[in-house]
Amino acid sequence: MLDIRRIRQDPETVARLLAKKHVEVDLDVVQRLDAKKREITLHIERLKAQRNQASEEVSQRKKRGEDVTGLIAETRLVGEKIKELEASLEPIDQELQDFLYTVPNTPLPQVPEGESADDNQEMHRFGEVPRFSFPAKPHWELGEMLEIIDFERARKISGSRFSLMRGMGARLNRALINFMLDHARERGYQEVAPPYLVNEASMLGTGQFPKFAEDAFHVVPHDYYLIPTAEVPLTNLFRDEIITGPFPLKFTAYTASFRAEAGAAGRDTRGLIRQHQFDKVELVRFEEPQGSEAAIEEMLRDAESVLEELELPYRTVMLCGGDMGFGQALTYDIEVWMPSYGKYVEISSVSNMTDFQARRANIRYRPSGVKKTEFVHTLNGSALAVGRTIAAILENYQRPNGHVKIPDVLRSYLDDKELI
RNA sequence: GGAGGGGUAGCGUAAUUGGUAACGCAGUGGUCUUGAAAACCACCGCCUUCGGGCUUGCAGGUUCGAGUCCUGUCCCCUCCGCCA
Repeated sequence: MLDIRRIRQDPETVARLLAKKHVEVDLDVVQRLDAKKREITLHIERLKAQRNQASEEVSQRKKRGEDVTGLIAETRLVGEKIKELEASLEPIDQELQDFLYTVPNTPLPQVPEGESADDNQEMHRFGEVPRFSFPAKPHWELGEMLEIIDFERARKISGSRFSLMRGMGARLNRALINFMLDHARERGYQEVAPPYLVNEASMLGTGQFPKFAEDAFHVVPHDYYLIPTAEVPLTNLFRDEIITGPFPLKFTAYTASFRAEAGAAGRDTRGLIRQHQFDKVELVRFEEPQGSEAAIEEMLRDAESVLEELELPYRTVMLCGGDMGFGQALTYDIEVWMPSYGKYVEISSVSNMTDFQARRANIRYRPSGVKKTEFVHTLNGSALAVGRTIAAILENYQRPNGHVKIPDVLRSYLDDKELI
């Protein structure tokens, strides 16, 4: 959520920044509602002051045994007027609130102009793209041949866009989770095992709601939502709290993630790339505002180094305005080389949300030496998406006979085995 | 799921027939001190257009006025049932 005062004071700048995200927002509506709200609120508060004073007087005069029927009747009218005004304020406030919840975050100045992924700015590359002297296979074929991934049975058990892993596949999955969690812990992130089902307030706090409700799985009779990412429970750790630091506060969690993938019909239908359920190790940080720009660089390195240790080729891009998400102020995508796609595929997204989520979720801190509270900055990033990492390992490490070499760094998690 | 009890500042506790949220501890600043402790003083929920407004889990209702009365709801505890 944007600071209403920013819109009030400088709507042109806000509109220009949102235009960079290729979003058009009618800020006149916001300003009109805001002005109306403030006018009515002022009026209500004056009447309340009057009523509070009158009530106090009733109390005093009653103690002295005086007659107060006239004063009470008079004050009743003030109360009725307050009720009237509050009734008129309610729909205005609701409309303003609803509107503000749908306005995206503004991008930081360094975000490149552009409207699609084609306009993203490449930052750097790592590793050599493998060249195979034999016909390389896509990971879904390798996975089925090696009997470590079973798409058909997952379809029977659940439906399309589900998969299951067996034997060395399941072990590789678990090895990656452990490796990634250990890696994050070594870098100072506290491990968390959060709930997978969250309430509506949590989804609103991180920005999934109200705009992207159709992407979430809703557990209807109980009114819970399956988390689309561990970012949701982790960022909501401190919802409605004033945190005392010391900053940065860094957390990591392995969770399954659930996405309806509405609007992705027909895309990435084969393999592990786009599933309704996938495993992911997530990083979340809470920072003082002045620390968030350095923090995202550090966090990017935290994620990139996972791929470097796995010796998987990747490139890092800074997303252009038009390709960025709703709540992000700055986003780096890390894309791993996927031979079956013949291109780099997103495996991690690292973002600075600035104070956007903190305002929605009301997460504040007290800057040292200052009495007033301020909103923290939140950041999040995947380190990494496990299914896509498995796909990348299978494809990049495949041998002519269909077997797959296990990356060195995972061997200790897999009884020192060398091959799958 | 059922029955009972409870939710007041970080923690622990108050508040007359409904009368406008109090106290202790902890914390912060200061005085004193070589320094510290102790003692003493002040501050010690949120917002504010600085007039004031809001705040007893949350949302409503009754009332001039609600921690207190009423309705709904969430959470916690105890017991029972069920359950990995």
